[in-house]
Amino acid sequence: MAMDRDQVLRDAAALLSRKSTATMDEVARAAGIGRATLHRHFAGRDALVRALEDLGIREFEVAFDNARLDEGTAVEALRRLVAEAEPNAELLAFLVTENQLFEGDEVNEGWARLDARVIALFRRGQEEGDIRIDLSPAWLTEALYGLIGSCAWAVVDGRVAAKDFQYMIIELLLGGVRRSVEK
Amino acid sequence: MAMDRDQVLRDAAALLSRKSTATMDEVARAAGIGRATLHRHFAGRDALVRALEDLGIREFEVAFDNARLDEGTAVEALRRLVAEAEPNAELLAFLVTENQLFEGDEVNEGWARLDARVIALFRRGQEEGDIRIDLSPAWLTEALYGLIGSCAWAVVDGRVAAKDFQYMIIELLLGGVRRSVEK
DNA sequence: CCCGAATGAGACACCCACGTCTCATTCCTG
DNA sequence: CAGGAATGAGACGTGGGTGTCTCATTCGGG
Repeated sequence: MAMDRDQVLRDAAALLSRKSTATMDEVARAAGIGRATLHRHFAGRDALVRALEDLGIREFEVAFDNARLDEGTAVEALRRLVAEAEPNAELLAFLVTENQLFEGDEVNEGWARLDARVIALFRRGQEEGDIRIDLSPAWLTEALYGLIGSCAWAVVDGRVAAKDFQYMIIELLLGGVRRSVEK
Repeated sequence: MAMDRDQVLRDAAALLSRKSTATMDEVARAAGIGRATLHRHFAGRDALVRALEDLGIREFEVAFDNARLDEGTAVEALRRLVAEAEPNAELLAFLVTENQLFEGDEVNEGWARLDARVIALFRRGQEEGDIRIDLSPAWLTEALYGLIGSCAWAVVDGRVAAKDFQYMIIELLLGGVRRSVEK
């Protein structure tokens, strides 16, 4: 039964996150199905990537919901956000680099929705005095994505321990590298 | 005459940094030469990417030299480093994502040399008390690359003003997003 | 148990980019 | 100015991945 289109998608995500040039045949094999069946689910490679994009956006919308970005201070929300994002960090890294390719061809509007939520979070933090105002929310959003992606790769490559994922990102993002003088 | 093999390389870098899937034909056109001539300079696409890798490594080694990573405090050196890296930020972004593809096939050892220098810088900062010790130098190095790459993309996409490049990276990296309480 | 739907394996043609080659033209040098 | 080297344009064959199709097999529901 066509039950596990979603499972196929997740297997594809797992593979493509690590090897973005994987063949349709490799994707099919990774998902434990035949190439023909893969094509029955997704018209072509492009459609597969788009579906992956949708999956990623869905996942992150759920993650954002779970992180309750509106509750507590922005800093607290940010901590929750990173924690919720961790399971899909690799997928994010894949999609971000993949998106560089979609030159003009209408980018999925889901990204704009997600961006808006993160930007709003940073802006709220700025208004409440928790976050510095000399760094634009748009840049902070980009930087957040970048750090999550970088850390995901670093974990895959063994340069960062998986258990340190959240700590490394959050601590760097919140406090920077400089050692506080007065603390 | 084969005068501008280096110029060809830079044109290729400029194009491939933005469109990593560009055709050899597009690369040639971007460099203002014929595809045949391009092949006379670089045996194939692979050789081109390798040459680009060498170029990037060379550029960054020069940048690191100019940044005088051993002088002054680590924080000062970091500022100089980001400033020196700016002209080649896009190239770095391209090479970093491209490197994800070179699965096992011996990665250029130049990266290890560069990494070692940055890691040494962070370690020096930690020993001198300027940089916090709860974030590993390896991660800080990855994060630095990630932020440079992210900011380069953000500039290309118009989400960050080019003139803010250094400031955005350095300020975020040094101080984080949190607004100092006592400042 | 039987029948239909879904699947896997493979064959097949297609397309695009690659790499090679040729040839006329341009450019530099002597 | 003449000759040789380098170049650009294009033709050509090739390979690898894609997308479609067929057919035998398996699976699941009636």
